[in-house]
Formats: sequence, C-alpha cells, structure tokens
Amino acid sequence: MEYNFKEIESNWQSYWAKQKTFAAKDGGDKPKYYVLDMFPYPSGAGLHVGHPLGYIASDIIARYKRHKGFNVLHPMGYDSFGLPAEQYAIQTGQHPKITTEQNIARYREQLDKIGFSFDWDREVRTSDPEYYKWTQWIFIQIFNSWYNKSTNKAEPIELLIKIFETKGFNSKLDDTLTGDIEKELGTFTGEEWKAFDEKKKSDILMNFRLAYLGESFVNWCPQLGTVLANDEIKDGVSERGGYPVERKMMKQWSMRITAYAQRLLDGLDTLDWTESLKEAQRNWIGKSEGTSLKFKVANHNETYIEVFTTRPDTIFGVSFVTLAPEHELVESLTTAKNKAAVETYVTQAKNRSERERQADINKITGVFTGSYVEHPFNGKQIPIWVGDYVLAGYGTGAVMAVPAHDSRDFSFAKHFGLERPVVIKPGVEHDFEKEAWGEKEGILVNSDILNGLQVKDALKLAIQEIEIKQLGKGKINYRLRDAVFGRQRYWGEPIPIYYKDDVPFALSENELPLVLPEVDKYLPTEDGEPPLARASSSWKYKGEYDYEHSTMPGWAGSSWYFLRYMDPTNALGIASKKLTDYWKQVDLYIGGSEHATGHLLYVRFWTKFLKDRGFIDIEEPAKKLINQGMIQGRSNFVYRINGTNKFVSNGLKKDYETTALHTDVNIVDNDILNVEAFKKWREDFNSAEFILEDGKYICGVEIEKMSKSKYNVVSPDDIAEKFGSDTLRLYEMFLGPLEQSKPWNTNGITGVHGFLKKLWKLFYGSGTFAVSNDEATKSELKTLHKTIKKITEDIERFSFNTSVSNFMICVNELTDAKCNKRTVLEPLLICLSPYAPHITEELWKQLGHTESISTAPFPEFNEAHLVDDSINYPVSVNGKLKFTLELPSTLSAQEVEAEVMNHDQTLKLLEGKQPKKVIVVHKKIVNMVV
RNA sequence: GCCCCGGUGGUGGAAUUGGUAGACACGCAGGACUUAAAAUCCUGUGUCUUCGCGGACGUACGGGUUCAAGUCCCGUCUGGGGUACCA
Repeated sequence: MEYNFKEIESNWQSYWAKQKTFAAKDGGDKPKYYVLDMFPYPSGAGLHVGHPLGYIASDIIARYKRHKGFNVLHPMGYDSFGLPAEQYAIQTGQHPKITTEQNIARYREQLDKIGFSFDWDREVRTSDPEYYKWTQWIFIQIFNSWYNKSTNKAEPIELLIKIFETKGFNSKLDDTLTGDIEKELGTFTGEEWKAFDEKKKSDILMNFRLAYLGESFVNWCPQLGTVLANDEIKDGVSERGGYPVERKMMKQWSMRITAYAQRLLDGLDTLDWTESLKEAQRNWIGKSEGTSLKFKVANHNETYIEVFTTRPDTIFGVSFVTLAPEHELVESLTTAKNKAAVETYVTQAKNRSERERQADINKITGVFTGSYVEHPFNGKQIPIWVGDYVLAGYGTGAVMAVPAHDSRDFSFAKHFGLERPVVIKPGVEHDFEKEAWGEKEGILVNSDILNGLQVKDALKLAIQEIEIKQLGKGKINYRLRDAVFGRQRYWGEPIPIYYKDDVPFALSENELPLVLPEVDKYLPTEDGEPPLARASSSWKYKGEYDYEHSTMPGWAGSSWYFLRYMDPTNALGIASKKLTDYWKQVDLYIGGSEHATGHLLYVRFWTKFLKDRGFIDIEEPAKKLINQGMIQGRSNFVYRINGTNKFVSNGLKKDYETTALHTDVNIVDNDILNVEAFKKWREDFNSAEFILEDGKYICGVEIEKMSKSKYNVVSPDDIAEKFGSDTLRLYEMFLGPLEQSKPWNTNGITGVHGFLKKLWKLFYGSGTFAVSNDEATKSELKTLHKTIKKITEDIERFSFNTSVSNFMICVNELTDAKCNKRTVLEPLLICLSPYAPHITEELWKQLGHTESISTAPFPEFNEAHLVDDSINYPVSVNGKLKFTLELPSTLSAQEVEAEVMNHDQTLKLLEGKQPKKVIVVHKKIVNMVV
C-alpha cells in the first residue's frame, strides 16, 4: 500500500476533533505546562507559509510535553480588532464584524489542515463582546487605581481619596506623578479637599489614575484619523499604511505605564528571553540617571529654567541653555527685539511633521531669545536659545548646553559661533576643534571646586553641591512614554466611560459589556469626531450622558488574553483565581520579534497591574520566550529582451538588454521555469518565446518580503495538497534554526517527503503491512537509542532542524538494516509523532493500538545500548589529522598511547624521531607534538 | 552614531562543553530498472594538485592564546535587526 497522506491526514484531523484528544484538563496529578503562540490578526490574505512556523514549533513542544506526562494547555484564538478590517469597511461599507468572521473561518480551515493540537474549546476572539467585556473591566480597574510609591504598587483610588481627606496634599513633600503630564498640583488640606466640587476632585485625581484623560503631545495620523502609540510608528510614518504622523497637543486617554518603568526593567532579569529582545526593551524604557537643575533667569523675578542632565560634572562648561520650541517659557523670555525671529522659528518648528524633522536631522536650526540665565555656581550670564534639537517630550524640554562635551551641543555651538569651554582634559589626544569629548573619562579643569577630580568623583560632588544649594536633586528619567490608549476609530473596544457635566465616570461592572454601537459609516463625523459619534442618539448612558467616543488600541485585548485561555467562559471575572493559580504563567511563548516594544511590554505591564490589585498571583506573563524568524519570500525572475516577447534564461542574459520581471514562484521548480504554465499564466505571455540553456529556462532569484505583488507568496495549502501536512511540518522545521530568518524555498522539500515515504516502507516494505516481533539486534537498538537521546536533547533546546536530520539518519540506518521490528519501530513512532502526527497515528493504529499515539509515554533511552566496543581514535600531528585508529574501548589512556606509538603509520610519520609530547584525550583524540 | 545577532561547499544548513569541519537534505554528475517518462535504488561530489597512492590549502579578513580554534581574545571588513537630536 502506498503512503496516502491525503486520506490519512484528513481522517486523523477529524478523529482528533471528534474525540477532543487535545482538550486540557483544569487540574489533576500531572504537572502543568502552558505553551502559547502569539495569536494572529485574521487578515484577508489568509495564512502564508511563514505564519505556521512558530505554531509548528509550539505544537511539537506541546505534543512532546504530553508524551512526557504533562497536562498541557495549548490554545489558539484571534486578535480580531484592528485597522485592515475597518479600512475595508470604509471602502465597501461592509461591517468589519462580517469581514472578520469570514477571515477567521478561512484561518481556522487552514490551521486545521496542518494538524495542530490546539484545544479549540478555549478559543478567544478579542472582538467578541463576551471577551471585551473583561478588557473593559480591566480598563475600569486601571482607571480606579493609582500608583503608591511608598508601597511600590497599584492601589485602589479610594485609598488615595482617603489620604486626601485626612492629610490633604503637599506637592513639595509628596511624590506626585510619573509620566507625561507632570505638573505642579499645589497644596491643599483635607478640609479643602472635601470642599472641592466634583469637577475639581476629578481633575486632581486624573493626575494619579493609572488610566487617565490628559492633555499631552500625541502622534496624530491625519490619514488614519487617529492617534498612534510610539510603537505603532516606524521611521516617522504609521506602521499600518505608512502615512505621515504629526505631533499634536490633544486630550487623550492614556495608560500610566511609566509608573511601572523600573519594575518592567527589573523584571527582565527574571526572564528567559533572548538577550537582544531584553536589550530592545531596556533601550525602549531608556533609564537614565542624572539630576534636575534650576537656572535662574536674569532680570526676571523668581523665574527658573529647569533642566535635566546626566552630566552635572560638566556644569562649568555650560555656555548656553536651549529650550524646545514648545517650551512654556519661550514666549515670556523672548525680548522685544527678538520677538519676530523667535515667533517665526517656533511656528515653523511646530508645523514640521516628525518625518520632516527626522529627514533633516543634521540641519542645525535655532534662534536666540535675547534673555540670559545666571550660572548657579558663579553667576555668569548665559544666553538662552531655542532649538528644535531639544525635545519637548523628554526631561523638562530644556537642556544646559555643554558644547565641548556633548556632540549635539557642539554642532549647535559651532554653527552659531558660541563658546565651547573645555572642562574635562581627556587622557588621550583629542581635537576640540573637530568634535566634542563625550566620554565619561578624564580630569576636570576650569571647574572651580571640581578641578583635578576624575569624572566619576566630579559627578558625585556636583550632585552633592546641587542638592545642598537646593538647585535640584538627583533624578531618574525614562525614555518610556505613557501609552496613548484612545483611538479615533470604530473597530475596537469602546472605552467604558461616560461624561456627566464634563466629568468622566467609569461604568460599573454590571453595565458591561458596553457593546460597540451600529453606525451608518465608519468614518469620522463632519466635525472631526470619531466614528462612534455617529451612533444613534439612543446610544447614551442612561439615555442621557454621552459615552466616550474613542475606542481602545489594538494592544488592549492582547494584553491579557493568555489569562482568558485558562478560563475562557467565566462569566464572573477575567478568569477564576483557582485556575490562574493552577496554570500560573506561560511556560513557553512563541512569536515574532516585531512585538518587542509593543505587545510584550504592554502585556507585562497589565500582568503586573493585575497582580498588584490581587486578581492574579504572577508578576510576569511568560517565563520563556522564543522569537521565530521571519520567512522571507524567494522571488523568481524572467528576463524579457527589451522590445520583444522573447525571454532569455538567467545564464545567458548578459548578452542581451533585458528587463527583469517577477514570475509566479508556483510555476517554477528548482528555479526551472515551467514554460507551458508561464505561457498560460498571463495573456500577454501566450506567444512568448524562450532562449534556453541546456534545454531549460533558468530563473533569477532574489530574497524579498513575501507579498502578493511580487508573486512569491506560497500558501501552506498548496504544499499540504502536494506533499501533505506532515511533510510541511517537517520541512518548515528542517529549513534551519527556528529563530533565524530565512527565505522560503521548496527546493529541499522532496527530501523530507522522501523520508516519510521511507518510513512508511519500513512497515509496508513487502507491499502489505508487516512488522516482525523478533528481538532487535544490538546495532538496531543502538540506532534507536542514539535517536531517542538526540531527539530528546534537540527538543529540549528547541533545535528542531537537527531533530529532523536525526530522524532521517535513523530511518536510513533502519532501512539499510532492513529492520521492521516492532520493538524498534514503536518507540521511533512516538519520538516522531510530535513532528509528523498524522503518519505516526496511522502506523500506530496499524500496529494494533486503539488509543491515540499522543497518550503513549515518550521512550527513555538506555545508555547501555550506546556503549561501543571500540573507538575510532583520530591521530593527529600538531593538530592536523593524519589517520584514524580503531581501538577497543576498554583501553586506558596509557594503553591507547602505547598502541598509537607502536603503530606502523606513527613510526612512518615520525621517521624515527621522538615526539616532544603526546596528548591523549581518553575516548576522544590523540595528538602528537613534534 | 549606539545596541543586539550573524558571516562555514554550488544551495539550506550541522559541528551542544575548544578535540576527525562540511552531518542531514537539496542540487549536480554517472549508473541500474524502463520502449520511454515518473517513481525507486546505487556510486561520486569543499578547493587545488596527482593517472593513482597521496599531498597541500580551507569556516569573511589580519593578528593572538592553546598540544589542538568554526568555537576563546584583540583589531578590521561585511550582512541583518532594533533604536536615535533622549541631554
């Protein structure tokens, strides 16, 4: 009987679905193991071969862990809110819900064909009201919380209100806020607090809530009509769509993730994630330690410019102070004489988009305000400039410029001819005319009390002096910004807030979910309100109060989905405490590295928050994380001779003037074009002619992103159709290390498919199914146990490509030995079943088993079968291999040395001379030094 | 600029702790079976040199450590990813 993969695969897929073979049980004696994939956004294009790469790897681990006696949770779902469905809705008028459902159905069909062992009873969809009810609930908890710096965790806002009522608030003494909208709150007593009206109380509390409505600079994307988070912008344009983004002052819902900056940083040390990913998060959080420092403005009463610096040691090298164009003091500090110039400059700077600013990053611009500050130590007059190299959003929006020791200040000073006093003498030769000395090394000079100190010591002393003089204090700044949470879009979770007399109130739990209302169009209203403003007039809280019109960003639903899988139908909470305590954190999380500074930061933030508030008991969502590499497209090209319909093969194209055209990779096999299929592919190629080499048309090759327009998209369906899903699974693993990005090509797929056929033949060698119950030979057992050992090691270190090689070696050896013995083949099938589940289930059944192979325990290897009687010693001279010598493994190192030294080959090599030294590494190698 | 990860045959890649570089697979060449093709099987395949035995070279490049280096150290080149007037 032939290996009929089509029949086998569809049979077993429906068997698994019917039997619910892979349903996870909530408890029991077995240890738990949670394997999670980053759930996909169901796009209209369906899956391409890159998507399943990570899913196959996680499925292998899930199946392997089941064999190893674990209770495995391996769920899948859909991140089903998002822009593409909405953009499609805008164009076609079709409700995004419908598009999304169609796409999900298609995804599900494709996923099922690959034979994953997901527990589909636990599927979640972020756009399902029963799911987003709890996303909204979490939002409300965050809204109703503040970050208590003394306990270092989030606490109910009621606690803060109680503090206000009893003690009041003093912004000089109490830690106020973190985040983007830091501002002076003044001082009030408990009695005063109680007397404040609702609006005033709400406004004050807004400065503490972890989800807050605040006025701040946001990234505004006019084409998408919405604000975007920093991680949704790449190279100054929106990640989705590539539209320009502007800075804009707006009232927006935000998440105070900055309150968690230090804990997000510290937590990284406890995680088994790749160093590059942790490094990306560290950079994104961007901790920098320094000090704040006030400069008194000359001839202005009690006006100070506060700067943040990491280099207070260079305080005597300050030759000017620069304000961001948006800085609040710019206007009042500009003298009448400079007014026109400053105003022009500020207007210009504000109107430039992020993209433009980035584009001419090297162009130095700035303008003098006409005012001066006094040096805090020596009272010297220092000019105040405005320059757009200073960012309004970081630190205080003002810097003390030390041109001799900071490259940006240096360029600015050089351009405008400002002084560049040197205050650090480097230990090495340095040309201060050419560039700044920015290293934290050298001896302080021209620096009064700091003179003669090393930078390290000067830093300490400078901070000390600044604090004594009460000019500022040691401070930690983070690059991390609070996360903008509102989106002016339709297809997202409604923010569960309504407004009464301009005061925002959260819905209560029993009023959830706040279901997305129907609208006539998915566009903003004529006066620029988000689409939800189009909802009918009955969509109001208690029929009276307006709901918030923005929706949540894409990352909201994905920031806690790993918890919902534990208890997907719970109607009383996000998931029961009992179940979150049982499943705890994700043991293995697999997904793309593009989520390094978005999803993976937000999900850590929400997890920490939920723990602070006692809803769960874990501090981090995922212990171990692997980033699967991207599968790139491998485009094929044909070369049309200019002005003709004649195509020349790649090897001969240099003799002609040609134009390279993408050709569909699905009509190319091993870079050889199927000429007939090409003619049929497009009408204008019907009459194409070809110049062949060796009777073939060889295509050119280029590695590009997989995309429809490049005709290089390969669907997993096509591969499964042609070779079967087991082949697809094995081949995706065989391509190379999981983490590495690699181009897709099907060149080697026949090798993997051939392997499965060879395996099949071990059972069906005679044409019918036949296995022997004879005892296995010593060498057959050695082959088996060597394989078990290697496969176990490979899986444990996620080296899937080498396990496939090891299976091939094993089957090759068994084929050579004509081995069809049950005692060898049964354990082999179990080892292979995580990789190729269909064929192994089928053969397992043929062997007479009535239960799924997934219930069989993983075979243990026995060291005794691996012991060799003899060892093949490589003998080298000065590290270069000369010959190998087979010796009994029982020989000691001394005996081995004696054997080697007396060997003919050795005597011949040494030509009668004595080696200086002989190194014998027992059971490994012999090396002679001559 | 800074940070992270790489660079091994014609190709994808292997070599887990320094110990026979190139496993496994593709491709290619030759052969068997066949009227023929497909499928299958067998042999060879890093480079140079030699009729052959063999010899020399070889993991981006230049140094170093070591009995021994793809692996460790220093420097250079180069590809990919992240990030950036972050004070």
